[in-house]
Amino acid sequence: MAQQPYDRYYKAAAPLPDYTNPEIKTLFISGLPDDVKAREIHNLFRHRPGFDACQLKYTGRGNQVVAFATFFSHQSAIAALRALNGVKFDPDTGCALHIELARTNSWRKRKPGDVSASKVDVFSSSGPYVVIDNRDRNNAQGSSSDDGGSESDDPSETDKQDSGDEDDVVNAKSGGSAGVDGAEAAVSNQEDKATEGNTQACSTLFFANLGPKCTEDELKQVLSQYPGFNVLKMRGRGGLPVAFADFEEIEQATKAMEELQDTQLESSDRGGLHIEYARSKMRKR
DNA sequence: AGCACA
Repeated sequence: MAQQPYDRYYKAAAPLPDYTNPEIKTLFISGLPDDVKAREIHNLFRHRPGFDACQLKYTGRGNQVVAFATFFSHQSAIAALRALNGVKFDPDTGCALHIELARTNSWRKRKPGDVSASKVDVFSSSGPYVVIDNRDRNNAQGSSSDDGGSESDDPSETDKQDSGDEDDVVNAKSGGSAGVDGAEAAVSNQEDKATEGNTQACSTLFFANLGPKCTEDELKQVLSQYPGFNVLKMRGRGGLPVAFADFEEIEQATKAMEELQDTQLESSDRGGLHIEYARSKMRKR
């Protein structure tokens, strides 16, 4: 009851989040509806370049839910932040995602044989995401919670939250290494056939549906995450900007197009990016 | 749907 006023003071007094700390590869996500599923968070980030793993956390404060998403680099974390921050997550309530750099990175896999970690708040190697439920600890009155009294320090229990797998899990690697490079295997055989519209594959991409206040810097920042990215050029075209991005290789352009298609730039006041192969390759200078 | 630079 009396927590709200404290929260407000806290926020006013807290230092601004440090967006420049290159150590941080983890994003903190709030503004989520309380019925959000870990699978939704995973699907939100799984196409982001450099994405590693995520976790959903029931804070135990009412029905508050937050999430963490960890990337392989600070740069890719920033790119995802910029692309997804402010995106309306639930059209019904209109609540928008609020994303910032986390204060500390999420832990990776538990070291074998190390039992020193007291609770479950570590990534287990069993799946793409993890759920941390603090609700019963703080005696949350909220959503039922079929606890059954298992305070489990057993990581194999972590899939109990949503075993409904309409999620297309492509790579079922067990106890393996990172799960990023395997997933693209099925997508990478389109050297010469067009994948978008009826345009022909080209190592230059055409970007449309940009907001009026989209800047060259913003796009550059996103594109520089992609291997082979060369040059960006923006054109005014009577109001709405469009852009051309040149890559070394067609496959690299294709990869960037597929991963960035429909994503929201922070500057955008409309739908997500629309990307096609350009009709002709950017002339070399 | 909107594709420039030479």
